[in-house]
Amino acid sequence: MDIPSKYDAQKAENHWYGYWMEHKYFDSVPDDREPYTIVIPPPNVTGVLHMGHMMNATLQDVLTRRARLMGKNACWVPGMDHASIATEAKVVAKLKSEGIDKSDLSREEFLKHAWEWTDEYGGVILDQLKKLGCSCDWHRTKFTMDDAMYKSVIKVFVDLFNKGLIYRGHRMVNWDPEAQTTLSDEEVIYEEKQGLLYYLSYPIEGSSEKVTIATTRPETILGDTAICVNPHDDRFRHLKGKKAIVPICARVVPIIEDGYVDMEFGTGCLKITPAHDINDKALGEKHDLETIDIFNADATLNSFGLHYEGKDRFVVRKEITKELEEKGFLVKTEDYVNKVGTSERTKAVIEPRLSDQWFLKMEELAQPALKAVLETEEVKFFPKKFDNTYRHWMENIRDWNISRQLWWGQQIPAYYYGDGQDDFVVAETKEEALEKARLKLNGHPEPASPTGRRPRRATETMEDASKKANEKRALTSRTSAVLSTGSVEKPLELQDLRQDEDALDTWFSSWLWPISVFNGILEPDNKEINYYYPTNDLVTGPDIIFFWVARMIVSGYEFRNERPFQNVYFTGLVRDKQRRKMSKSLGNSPDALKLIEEYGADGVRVGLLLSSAAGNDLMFDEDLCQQGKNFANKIWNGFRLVKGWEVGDLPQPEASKLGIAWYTAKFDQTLAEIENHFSKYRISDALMAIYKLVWDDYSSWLLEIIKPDYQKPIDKTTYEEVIALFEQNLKLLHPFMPFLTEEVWQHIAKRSPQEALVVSEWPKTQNVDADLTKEFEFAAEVVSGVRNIRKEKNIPMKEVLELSVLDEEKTSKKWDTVIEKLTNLSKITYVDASVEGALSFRVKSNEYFIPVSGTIDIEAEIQKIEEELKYTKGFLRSIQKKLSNERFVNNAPELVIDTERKKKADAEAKIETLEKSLSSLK
RNA sequence: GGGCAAUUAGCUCAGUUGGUUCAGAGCACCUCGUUUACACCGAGGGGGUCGGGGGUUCGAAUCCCUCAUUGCCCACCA
Repeated sequence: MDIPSKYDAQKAENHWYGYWMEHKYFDSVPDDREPYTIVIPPPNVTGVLHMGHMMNATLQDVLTRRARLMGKNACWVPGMDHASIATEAKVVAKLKSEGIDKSDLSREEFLKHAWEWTDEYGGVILDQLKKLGCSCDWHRTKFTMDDAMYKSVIKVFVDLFNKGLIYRGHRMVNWDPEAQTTLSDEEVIYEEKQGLLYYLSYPIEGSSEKVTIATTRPETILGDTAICVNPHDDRFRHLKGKKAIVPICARVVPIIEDGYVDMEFGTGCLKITPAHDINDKALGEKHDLETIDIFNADATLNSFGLHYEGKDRFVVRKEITKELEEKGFLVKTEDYVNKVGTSERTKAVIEPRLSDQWFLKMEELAQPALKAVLETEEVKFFPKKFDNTYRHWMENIRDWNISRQLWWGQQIPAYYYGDGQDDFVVAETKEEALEKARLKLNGHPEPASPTGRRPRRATETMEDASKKANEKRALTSRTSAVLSTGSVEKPLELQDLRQDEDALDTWFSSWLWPISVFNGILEPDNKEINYYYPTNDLVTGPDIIFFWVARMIVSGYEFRNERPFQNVYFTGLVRDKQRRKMSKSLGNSPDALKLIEEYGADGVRVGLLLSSAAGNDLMFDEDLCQQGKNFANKIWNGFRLVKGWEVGDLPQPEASKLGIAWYTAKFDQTLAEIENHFSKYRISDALMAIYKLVWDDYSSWLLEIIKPDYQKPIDKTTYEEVIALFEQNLKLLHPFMPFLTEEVWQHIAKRSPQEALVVSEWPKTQNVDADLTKEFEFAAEVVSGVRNIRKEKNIPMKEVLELSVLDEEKTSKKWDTVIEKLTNLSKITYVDASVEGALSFRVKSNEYFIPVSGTIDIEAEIQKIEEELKYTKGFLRSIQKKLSNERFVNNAPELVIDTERKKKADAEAKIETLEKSLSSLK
């Protein structure tokens, strides 16, 4: 035989991927077939393939390939995300290593570097997905910064602005001082950190008295604008209306009262720093306090930091503590664990900071999306438990801060023509902006003048306005103030417009992904979007359920008036054996490509899928890939055996005929199970069902049944039938193990490109011949019985045995030929009484005897039977007890009672058999 | 602090409406085997008080209460 005994994965993988690509099997264009669409969760352009991607991609490929086999027009759209903050951080770091500082570059220069970086390093991950076998339509590869994608984002921004859903607000946001940008709440990770609680004493104005407050951040006292106590706190009642003096900066601040203060915590006395704490800000607004921002953008202190100006906040924390101590303001410190917000990307400690940002009102937008998941189930989550998480977030949704102080991303299409708070317009192009600006200034689109208004600090009024707008969802009127001002100096021209410097949050482009990849924003009625949208399945991690999934559902209803996808399959996180999350910093993530090299892409795919029940974390273990590789080899050898047979002009043996019939039934039965698993997205279970079918039923049972004698030919009928069944197996296996199955498929017969496995036909479910599978199960038990006797008595397989049967069960004799072949029997004899001097075993109430040469250990036989008898009697007693319980008989359904009666009868028959053999032995 | 989920064999997990097939699967483990596809294999085997306790029921891994442990999400009292 010239077929090697081991499957060479690498060779097959390179060859067949090329072949598939060459024949464009993965390409999709709209046609008459039913579409099946998946859009990939676009990996970061900065990313490298890790185990999470591998699992996610494998699942998508399984679904896509299966859909393709089912005759659907399968379209898996790949792509990448520009990941503004992560990419910008990498580009900045790279430039820095080359001695270039971002601040020395113009926006255009920086973006040029970013694009160069993208062209050089981007897309690596997509090439790696090809190694895994992913059947994406690569011609459709999209990037969120592509021209059309970019324009889609801008168009959507303008649209939402015109609907009054986007507003500009001066708000407290999460500030990443390292990246010098805003983060959304979702991008902030709270970590427990060991810190100190500082007790500081503040003198009371015009008194020798002092008041002690507790803080974790002593450096922020320079921004204090009040001291707050609980109005019910008797300890501080006498301080009402007095003022305190902030140490070091000697600012005189009011002592206010508010129920917000927890009397139990610390000293019951709270310092208020409205610029640097979200709660303090709220109190500041309520009590009309001054807001003093003491930080620069990089979290060094500004001029309010006095002699600490220019120093980093953490340096200042140390130094100011020392100064406070020296000057007698520090009462004591205590160890204190508090949760500190850090940036998901840069790990920098987040600073709450007031700044001008753009926001998207979410409450109303969220309504259809909420309904779609929880009421109408137009969008279904697998597993369903994520419905709750979704509900909670959606019902408490906050406005989305969509601006980022970054350059890498879609630049916010707001154009300022003056210094006033309202002196801007939002438009898709600068030209349009000019028109709008002129209109806004003059009431007509003719040239007019920019205003000479002074800059105005953002205040609460802006927010109040937006709150009202939020309620009414009315377009905020911003024009009234502008028209009346300014003297005509020169007409407003293009160069007078300044575009907002900020870029949009990355997720503000990815939330359009299922629409924008088909250009459904720019051309809402194009052929592609009409055909492919809504997509079918989304496979992603639960960690981005808010970032991405929820927002896509929102945008789907807002911009298409339709769900973006029907089903969302949430994968688990890939963890290592110690249950640690796989991460680069821990170094516990294996090199994906090395794994593929070692175990083969199919092996890795199987390994990943085998224990990845939806929503459960996957404890990744290389042993699983080994199991996958072993399975590949098993299939390979199953093929090798059959292929090695010589076909002769012979009649079909009865055993082969039966074996084929049984396996056909078993296949149909398993196929039904597999379909059921797929319908519930239980991909792992589907694979396991096929695994057992192929390994146990096909290889261990069927092939052994039909295997011709050594070096003898096989009859043509059996050969052709078993090949046909094997081909059916390959079809079921293909989505999971595409390379191996295609390789074997093409080895079996010469195939034209149209006949490739990748585009063959998924088997259809049939009615299952349940009698056949039941009969076989009985026969298989007899086979096991004989094998057990051989094992116990050390009788080699080579030695031919005889089997006698006391057939109480009246079994079908047709299986005898199968039993004989699998256990090397000369013949099966039917007898009326126990056979003496034979070893015996029982299946149900049948008793089987094997005469053996030499003496039989009668005592051992008796003991064996007595043990079986004891067990069966115990079993019978429990059933009798149940059946004699009147309440059981009266209350239980008829079916259950019948079953118990049947069990009773079976047990009684078995006991009779056992007792008979016992007496004959004695 | 609030919410959700989980706890079943050494490991990873199934177990749908309480009742046939309810105590299962895969891996690992043990024994035997150079049988002519595969040792990346074959045949056979052991292994669980279903987290603890209580309750409902004729009957509970399954429903209820309670405790314990673990994980996740949300909130962020200085």
